[in-house]
Parts: sequence; structure tokens; C-alpha cells
Amino acid sequence: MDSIEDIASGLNSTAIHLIRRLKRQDSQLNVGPARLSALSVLVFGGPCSLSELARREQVTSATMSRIVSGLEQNLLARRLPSPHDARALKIEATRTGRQLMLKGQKARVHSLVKDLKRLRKKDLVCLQQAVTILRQIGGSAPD
Amino acid sequence: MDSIEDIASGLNSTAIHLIRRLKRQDSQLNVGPARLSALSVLVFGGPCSLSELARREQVTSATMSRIVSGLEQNLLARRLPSPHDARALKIEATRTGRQLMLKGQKARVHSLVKDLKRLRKKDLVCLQQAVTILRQIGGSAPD
DNA sequence: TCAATATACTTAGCATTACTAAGTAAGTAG
DNA sequence: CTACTTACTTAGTAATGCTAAGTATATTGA
Repeated sequence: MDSIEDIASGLNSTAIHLIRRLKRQDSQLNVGPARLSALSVLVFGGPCSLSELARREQVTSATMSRIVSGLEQNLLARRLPSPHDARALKIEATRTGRQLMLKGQKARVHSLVKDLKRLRKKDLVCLQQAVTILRQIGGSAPD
Repeated sequence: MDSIEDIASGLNSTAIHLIRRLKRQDSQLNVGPARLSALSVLVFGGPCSLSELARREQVTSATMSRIVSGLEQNLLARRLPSPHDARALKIEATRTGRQLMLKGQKARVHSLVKDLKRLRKKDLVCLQQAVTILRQIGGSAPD
């Protein structure tokens, strides 16, 4: 077996390649990566405040404010007043936003499925387990 | 076993989380992501022309020209004339650049190793195999 | 109650990184 | 030698990150 360092290094480069491959699919949506990522939080995690969104995306509130402005211009999300706190916002995806997100997700997954289909069943089981293992470690990572 | 779609979807979100985690380490280097990524090509792949670098990083030559200018300002890489073609450049990492890259690589790997150490041997073997499997598919991805 | 503080968000200014379009210099083909 | 191609740069625009500073609302405590 490789050393733990080798495995970590392998995970590093593998993740880089995987992400690059998946990003190529996103480019057809004509929405920047920051907006797409924030939108996915809204679609899969439900509406939330701007600061909560900023925290999950690990950017400052100032940056998130502009990302949300961009999403609004693209009609993918909207700002609503928060029911309990007049300072805060409730940000939610529009119908268009949900549709775009699901379309993008489909394209990403499809591009991977094409390659996974060429694998033996044994290898698929291995990847499935690997995903489960990696989900457990680093659980602090936001969505 | 999950469907192939589920596994693909799992790989997608796992890669996103992994990358985000690793990027946090990079932020301490005070070099932007595009420069860091280009520098890694130079350090681990050796000197190459600007267009070759652009091709590997999947950006236009115009974009790469500015990234290389940034690397030069940071004293991390230098432009040299290409021996065989007066139009082209040979771009190479400086000693400082190599050192910075290796330091960054170490930080990335170290942050993962800390978590991997908590896993059982069986799980480590699984991750190692997963890396091997993922290296084979999508081999067209650049470095 | 009211003043001080804290929290939520926005705006402005700067740097990086992406694009296209347009320009320069050098190699190649007829 | 002319026309074309290739390699790179520069300029202009847009998206995305930051910090600093401002506004509005909530909370705390004398």
C-alpha cells in the first residue's frame, strides 16, 4: 500500500482533475462559478439569509451581496425581507434558478456517467465506498 | 449498490468539498489560484512555452500572458527566449517558485493526512484504489 | 428611556482572472 | 516577395475576491 502521504497527494491531484472536467460542463450555462455555487446552496439547501449564504460559500458578506445581485439580474434568485429581522434578507432561488441548477447538475453527472459506465462493477463499488469515506472526513466543509 | 448516477453525483459533491478544503490551505501563500495552478505545471512538468501552458491550463494565451506577468512580478517564474523559435517563449519556474510550490503542496497534503490518519487501513486501501481508478478515466484532463 | 454596541447588509475601490478583439513579430508556403 | 499562419502582447470589459466605510436595525445596560 502507498503511504498516507501518497494517498493524500493522489486525492489532491484527482480532485483537481475531476473539478476541471466538471467545470467544462458548467461553461455552457453562461453563469459564473460563484453564482452557480451559491445557487446550488439555495436550490438544494433552501432559502437562507445573505450572511448564512456567505458563511456556507466561505466568502465575505460584501462579496456575497454582489453575487446575489448578479443572480437577481439573471433572474435566478430574489431577495425577500426576513420575517423576524428587518435587517436581514431571505434569499431564495426562482423557478428559473431551480431549473438551471438541475439542468447543470444533470450535465455534470452525465459527463461522469459516460465514463463510469466503462468500469467494472468492482470498481464502481470501490468509488461508492470512497465517496462514503470522504463524506465522513472533513465534515466541517460547507455545501 | 447505488446507481451509476448516484455515484457520479457523489463524486461531484465530494470533489467540490475536497477542493474547497484544499484551497483554504493555499490562501496562506498569498498567490492567486490561477498563478498557483500555472506554477504547478511549470514545477512538476518542467519549462514550456506560453501557448503550451495556456493549453494545459485551459485558458486563452491572452489570459496566460497576464498570469505569467504576475508570476514574474512575484519572482516565481521567468520568460526566456525559446531556442528554436524566436516567436515563442520558454517559461520556467524560479528557485523561489519551486520552493513556494513545494511548500504549498506540503500544506495541502498535510491537511489531508491529518484526517486520513483517523481512518482504518481498509478505508485507506479503498481510497488508494479509487485514486487509481479515477486516474484512468478522463485521462484527457490536463495537469 | 436612551446611548453604546453589535449585527446585517450595501457600496466603493482595488487586485486577480477570465474573455474577445486587435496589434506586433516571426516563421512558412506559394 | 506576398500571403498566411503562429506566438505572444495589449486594451477593454466582466466576474469575483478582499478591506474599509456607510446605513439601518436590533440589543444591551446604565
